[in-house]
Amino acid sequence: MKIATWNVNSIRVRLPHVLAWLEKEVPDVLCLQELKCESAVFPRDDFRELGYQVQVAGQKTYNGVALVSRCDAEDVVVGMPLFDDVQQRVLAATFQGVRVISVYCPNGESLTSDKYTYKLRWFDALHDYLKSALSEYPRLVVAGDYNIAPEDRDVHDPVEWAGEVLCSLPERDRFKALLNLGLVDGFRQFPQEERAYSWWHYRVNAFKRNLGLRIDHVLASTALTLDLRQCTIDRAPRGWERPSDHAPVVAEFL
DNA sequence: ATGTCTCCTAAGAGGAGA
Repeated sequence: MKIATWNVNSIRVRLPHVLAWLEKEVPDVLCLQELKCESAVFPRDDFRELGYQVQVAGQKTYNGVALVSRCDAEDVVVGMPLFDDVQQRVLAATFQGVRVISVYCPNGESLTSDKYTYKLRWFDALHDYLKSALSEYPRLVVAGDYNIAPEDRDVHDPVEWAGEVLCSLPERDRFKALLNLGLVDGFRQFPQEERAYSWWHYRVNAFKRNLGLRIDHVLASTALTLDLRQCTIDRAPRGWERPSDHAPVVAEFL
């Protein structure tokens, strides 16, 4: 089972990229983030023509997550039931016995921003939500844009980014707390090239110079990690014309 | 180095968010 995640930064703008990528990579489930469109106007028909079903939690202008799949989605849950939030950032469903959650974690803006305190509160809520999800679904994947670079090796210039948003200690502690629940960073289960990132700023030719961060992650429960065969970042779409600033992350399970 | 991209409001640029 091939499960991928991709922050597309507007599904309407990125639709040709996403469709082309689906045809090429043929994942079983694709978690999408930053749709920036309401559920009612999500381009479902284009996906249906490729044989994909779509579950959407969208909203106008900001945020928005989806689950695109070749098989039926069961037990679809929008958001975190115990965390009231107008921002659409979480969507869960079960595919062939595997629980998959698409997450678009808050960016935080800066350490002094109200958005940063919201980010930390949001991660505390995610921690509790995933704790209960793990007890209900031992075979669990949580994939998305975490907006956290877990370690210095996930940052192109750890000195420049030290203590900044996406890299700060409170954020990294929250990420570790998720792993402590019994989740595994799929990417780090395998030998990887150095300087492997999933996001590059649009500015300063960041992609060509590989000035990036690894902030998109596929976390898997320990039980499911036994079946994990590969986890890679597909840099190719980031080099296409008018790209998202994020690259897809792909995990292959038995 | 306020640099790039997307979307909104509202009628032309400018702000928000990332």
